Amino acid sequence: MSLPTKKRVVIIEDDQEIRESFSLIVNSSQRFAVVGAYGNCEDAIASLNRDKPEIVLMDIELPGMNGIKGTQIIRDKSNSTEVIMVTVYEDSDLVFEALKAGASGYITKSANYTELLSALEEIVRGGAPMSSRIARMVIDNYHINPNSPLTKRETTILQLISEGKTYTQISEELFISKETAKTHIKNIYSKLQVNSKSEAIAKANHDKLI
Amino acid sequence: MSLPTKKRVVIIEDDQEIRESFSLIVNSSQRFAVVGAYGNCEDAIASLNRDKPEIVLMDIELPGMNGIKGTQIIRDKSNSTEVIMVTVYEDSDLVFEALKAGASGYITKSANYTELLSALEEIVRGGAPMSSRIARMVIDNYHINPNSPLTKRETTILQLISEGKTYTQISEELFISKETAKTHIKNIYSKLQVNSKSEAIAKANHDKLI
DNA sequence: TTAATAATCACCCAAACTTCGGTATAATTT
DNA sequence: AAATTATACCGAAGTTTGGGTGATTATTAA
Repeated sequence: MSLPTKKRVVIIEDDQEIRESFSLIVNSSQRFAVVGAYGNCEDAIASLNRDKPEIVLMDIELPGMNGIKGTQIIRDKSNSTEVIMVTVYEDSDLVFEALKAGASGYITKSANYTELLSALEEIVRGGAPMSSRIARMVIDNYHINPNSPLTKRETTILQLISEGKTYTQISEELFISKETAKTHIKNIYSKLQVNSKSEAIAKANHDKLI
Repeated sequence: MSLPTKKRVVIIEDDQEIRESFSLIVNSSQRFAVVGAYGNCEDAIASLNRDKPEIVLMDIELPGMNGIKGTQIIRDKSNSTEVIMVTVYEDSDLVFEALKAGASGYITKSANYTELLSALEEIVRGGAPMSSRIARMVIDNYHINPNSPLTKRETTILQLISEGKTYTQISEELFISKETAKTHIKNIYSKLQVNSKSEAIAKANHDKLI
């Protein structure tokens, strides 16, 4: 019988030392093989069709195109390729940008032999490797802000607005008059300092009010 | 010197056998102590001020109030209490509802001795314990749907709509006429089968189009 | 390489909806 | 008692939406 095919891994990392060290670690495994190691996204993307990686280990800070943009492009060109961000930063905004760009994991550069390989294994198993801190960041991102300036009723109405309901629909759903709904919405706008439904939704999402 | 104070744990689980088994496991640890074990949320909430739990292990399916609603109320009354959902289901919608309700972890009932205790340890460390499958669900929830029916331009415009921009602002930002923006938006509405900005945002978020 | 299709841009009009600026009362909470 | 919350109404001004029409520029397929 033949050995199971090794998963094809591409490494994008501008620091040559780290790149080579990661390559050694990945290649040391029976389950993975580095099919490309690049110092920037541009080169990696140019070789994408030849490399056909199942997994990409991606640095964020890179000369030229950064890792977020690179992730976006790679995922756009090859949807089945899974990207794991490997970075020194655990900065909140960067994490979410990377996830939105299509990353499926987020580990730090301090990752040792075991951590790196188990992240790869985790991806293959259909999981999403990430550090405790990142996991918590991601989970907390779902939590509603307990310091909302809105009253219970206003929050309910904002919720309905975010579901795309009109004044009339809101008033019907809550058994209040259209004018009352209007008043509540005016108060919401004034508290959030916005002046349209969409702006209110944007602010509500950003500040986790709903 | 005195021993470090044990973390106060409350268990809410209607199956008496599981409840007692979990209690034994938690109490076996030097770091945790079960201060209350209930078969429903109502009783647990009534005793909340006396129990003052740092951590709640919460079942989802419960007689009376379900675990999602219970989580909401507990988090509302005691914001510093961390809730870990313990359930047989890994159903996508339930997971996200639980997270939105304020849960910080999500493990399955099949959790053994080690898994349960390490989930508790993880919470104390400020992490967010969850299974591979859940982690992946959560991460995938950030990913944009590659099968969007919208063109690139339409997606850009939908993005601006979701940021609360008006027709005028969108046209200025993209250097196109207001009428053109309007045309794009009409096309977006027709593709998404909606007829207002807020509805489009709701659909876009739900279907991960932006 | 042409033909067809998709994407982007632009304008008009009328109807509908939303927003802003007021005013006001009852119920609840502090 | 005072403050907050939830309820309700009016009218004017502004924005959005629906239904058309049509042109120019990619992009794709035959």
